[in-house]
Amino acid sequence: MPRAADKSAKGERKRATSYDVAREAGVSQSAVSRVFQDGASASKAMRDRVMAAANKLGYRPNAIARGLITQRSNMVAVVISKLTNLYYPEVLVMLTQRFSERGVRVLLFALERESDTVTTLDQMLQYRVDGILTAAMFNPRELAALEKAGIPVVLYNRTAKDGRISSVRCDQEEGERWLVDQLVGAGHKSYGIVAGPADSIVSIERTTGAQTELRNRGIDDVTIVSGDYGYETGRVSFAELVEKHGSPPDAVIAANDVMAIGCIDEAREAFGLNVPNDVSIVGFDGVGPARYAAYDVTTVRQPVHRMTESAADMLLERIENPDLSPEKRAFSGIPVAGSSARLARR
Amino acid sequence: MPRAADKSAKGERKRATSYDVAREAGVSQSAVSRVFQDGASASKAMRDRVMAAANKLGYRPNAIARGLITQRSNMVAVVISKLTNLYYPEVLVMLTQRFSERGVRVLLFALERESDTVTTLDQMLQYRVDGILTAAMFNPRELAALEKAGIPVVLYNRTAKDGRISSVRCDQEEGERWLVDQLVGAGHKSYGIVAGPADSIVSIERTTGAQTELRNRGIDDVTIVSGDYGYETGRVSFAELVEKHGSPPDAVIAANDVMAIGCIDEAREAFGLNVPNDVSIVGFDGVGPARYAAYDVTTVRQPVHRMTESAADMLLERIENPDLSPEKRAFSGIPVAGSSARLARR
DNA sequence: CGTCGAATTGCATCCGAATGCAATACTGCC
DNA sequence: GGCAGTATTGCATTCGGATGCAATTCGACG
Repeated sequence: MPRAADKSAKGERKRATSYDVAREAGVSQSAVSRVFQDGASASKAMRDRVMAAANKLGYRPNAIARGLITQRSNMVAVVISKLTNLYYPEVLVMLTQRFSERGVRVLLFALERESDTVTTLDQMLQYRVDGILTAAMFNPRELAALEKAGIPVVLYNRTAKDGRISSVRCDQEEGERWLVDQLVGAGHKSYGIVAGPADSIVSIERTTGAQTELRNRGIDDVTIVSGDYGYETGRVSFAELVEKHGSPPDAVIAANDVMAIGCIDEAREAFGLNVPNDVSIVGFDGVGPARYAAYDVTTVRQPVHRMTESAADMLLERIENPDLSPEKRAFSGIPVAGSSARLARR
Repeated sequence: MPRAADKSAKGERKRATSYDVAREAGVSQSAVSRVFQDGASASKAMRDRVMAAANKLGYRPNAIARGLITQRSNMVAVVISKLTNLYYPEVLVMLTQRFSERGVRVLLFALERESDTVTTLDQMLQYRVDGILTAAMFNPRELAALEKAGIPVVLYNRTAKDGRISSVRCDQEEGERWLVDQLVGAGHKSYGIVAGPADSIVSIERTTGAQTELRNRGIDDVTIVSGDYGYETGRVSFAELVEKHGSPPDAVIAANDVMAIGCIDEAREAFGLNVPNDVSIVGFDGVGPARYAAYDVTTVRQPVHRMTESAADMLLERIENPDLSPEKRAFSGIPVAGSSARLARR
């Protein structure tokens, strides 16, 4: 019977605004605004009155309105492509937490394939993100548009041809060099390479890195097939390698750990081979399953934690100071000598 | 020398607004606004003029400003807790894509532990998200605040005590019942259970589900330990089980696949046991590694695809129509009879 | 060619918070 | 007590697009 005019019947309670709080506290709207800012000038008494009113009304500053006037959305876009690569989930969480600590929210974009970036770009621009951290490659035209719009971009595990874009990456070539050195040093003569999807920069870097080093070491018995980073294609790829090569190669270099695991299973199950006595198999990434006792994959682990922190910080710096020059950081991978391959030393 | 007044020197080009486009096209701002809406009335001629001007200036409607006036941010919050559970990355990508198709953006929040939700809640409210999809539990007070604010919430794989909140979940109890039935039917007498973290609802449901069914089947030789969903604790937990029980139990029921894999490795490596002849081990989730040949885990697979689509759609419906009553959907898991356990039939 | 109704278009206002500037209150000091 | 100097506070305006309403144009038809 009382409170008849209360609109809560329809559950349609309008959220309190700074004006509501101002009226409640008997002060001006600007005062409320100032109380909810860091460096703004407001007396103790004012703070107390306003906070009391705000709590009473359940007031929360509207980040949308704030973003409109300050020209800062405090949101960054994080772009990932399909995660068959088991390794990205960690990246995502670490990034999000890092940004969160710095008061920045993450707008997530998931691409079906690494190539379709068109609508995504449009959306990111519409939402006026302050910066972009991407694990998918944008084409030069898109990158130019972003630069023109003054939106800083940091590439994760890929680099742009022109030097204008900042990036954080794991030095895949160096990692492959280590793997190849170990394998060659241990006397393997014939090699199989399992590449990733054709549009994956990471796969290209790893694969050509391995090929180059093999060539440098004077080895030309190299067979190449490719998969999609998934377990099943790892298995299929191993079979394909055997067929193409005529017999199992001495060593297989997979573009990631998951495919390496697929190769191991196929070698054991379908071909009855002993790993590593009959065939050595190596991967890349250092994901969780690579450590499982049944595989114990020899691999190169990406220093994910340092890489994500570095990437987030680099982006935040450029948001604060847009004139900062581009920077490319390459992190060395961590060699992991597992028992899936015979190695040169140690 | 020409274009001296161009501000592009500092790279500080201001983005074009609807007023700029209007001026360029010689029409009113409202006209521009209408051209960029779906159901608005605008003649062909108007559309063409405006679009031409917009393209020339590289105009993109400002989603922030739009959100302010329409009271719709077109963003939903997706909340996840730490992803040791290998299984969430897929969920995240599927959700994001689903929302994306529907024109809704995803604001990602990653909790360190499932418990700390306070600041997250605050942020979600500040950003005026239209809805919340969470795989972490909010406490009743928080849920009440959200309901009061009129923000629809859908819980992913957990349910609230009071029936007011919508949820989508996999029927963990039913899954555990199947697993236990199979194990009991195959004649296993003593059981070990490896639970997950204490604050994980999912773990609680699975663990008590298994316990209940074991009790119903008249079995009381049950030993319980707990881990954190990770591989390492799977290994440790198996050893603990053996110690607590005095000998390896006939069967081990792990709260997820990753820990089941840890148990398998520990049983084989540390205790020289044959899986499944000496000990049967089952998990839950149906994650990728469970299918690896070395493990081939008997498990219950969550129908992730249907669950995520259902959850996204349910949330979107409630955003469109806030008065829709809460709904709880439970999906049956898909039994996967692997070779890590001796089973009753088939 | 005139008339009526529907489709377009423009005007003015609103969303909610931030901020430059001016007015006012307070502080310390002689 | 008076005064300069600083700290608070309020006023008015701004950000960029959406939308109700009124004005205008267009089309069809008799």
